Amino acid sequence: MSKTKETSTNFENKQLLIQCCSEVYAIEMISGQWILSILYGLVGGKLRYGELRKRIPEITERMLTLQLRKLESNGLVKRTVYAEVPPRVEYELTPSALKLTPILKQLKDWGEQHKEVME
Amino acid sequence: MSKTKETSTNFENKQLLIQCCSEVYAIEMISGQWILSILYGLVGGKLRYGELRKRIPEITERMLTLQLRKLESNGLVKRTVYAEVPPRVEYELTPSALKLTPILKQLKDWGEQHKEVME
DNA sequence: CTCATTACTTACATTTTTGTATGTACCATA
DNA sequence: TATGGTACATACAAAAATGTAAGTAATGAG
Repeated sequence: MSKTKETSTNFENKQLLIQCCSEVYAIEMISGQWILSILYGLVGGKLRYGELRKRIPEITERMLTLQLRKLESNGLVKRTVYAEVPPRVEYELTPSALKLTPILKQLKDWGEQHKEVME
Repeated sequence: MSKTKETSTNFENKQLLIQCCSEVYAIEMISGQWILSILYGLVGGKLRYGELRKRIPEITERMLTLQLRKLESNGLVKRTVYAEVPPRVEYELTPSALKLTPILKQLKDWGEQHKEVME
């Protein structure tokens, strides 16, 4: 009982943190081993599942699916299923995700500067 | 043997990804449950360990220490130890971390907009 | 000698994330 | 009937992140 309670309290704290603090919220959305690779894969336009997989050779199907679902439920990626056989599913960035890309560019620039400072 | 090799390969892939891709590098630096809370805690100026802890009531000492070490080794926080008893240790943001804060602000703004889009 | 203060460290447990391997549904084609 | 292509799902395992609880070193105050 106390175990369960503590755990749920921790979880609630985390949720609270994510909700109340928009930076945390934003970073939650772009964190995850493969999220950025997928976002960058889709910057050029919509891609099918298999095409995306080819662009990120190291990713496993399981991880690609999981991360795409996360991106979809977070409103960064739109998923379109065509009722065909074999199935065809296309993924594309949402307008909101497109607005995020210049900020990622800045993060990238900062990262490069910071690397030099650090050497 | 094959286990070990695969594991080390995965790790090397991750390291490679972090090294070659500055966005990933940057996001690695700011990801972690408490990293942002700590950065924001220090935006106002240097703080002692105990003061920082008071500003982030939910954090445990272990986590605060771990994350501060990560921030320090990543060059985002400077740690100064005074040879006193009881010990006094002060933490402050590096110039590089200060340059990061406007980008975090943008992430925050994006997060807020995105929340509204999502509701 | 005992206690308080500060900034930790250490051992261990739990939770979350990521990886591996295999299976599935659909139907057209051979 | 068997095979192939596509986009997954599922069970299980390993690794990484986070949490809990307790201990430590140094020394000045009482």
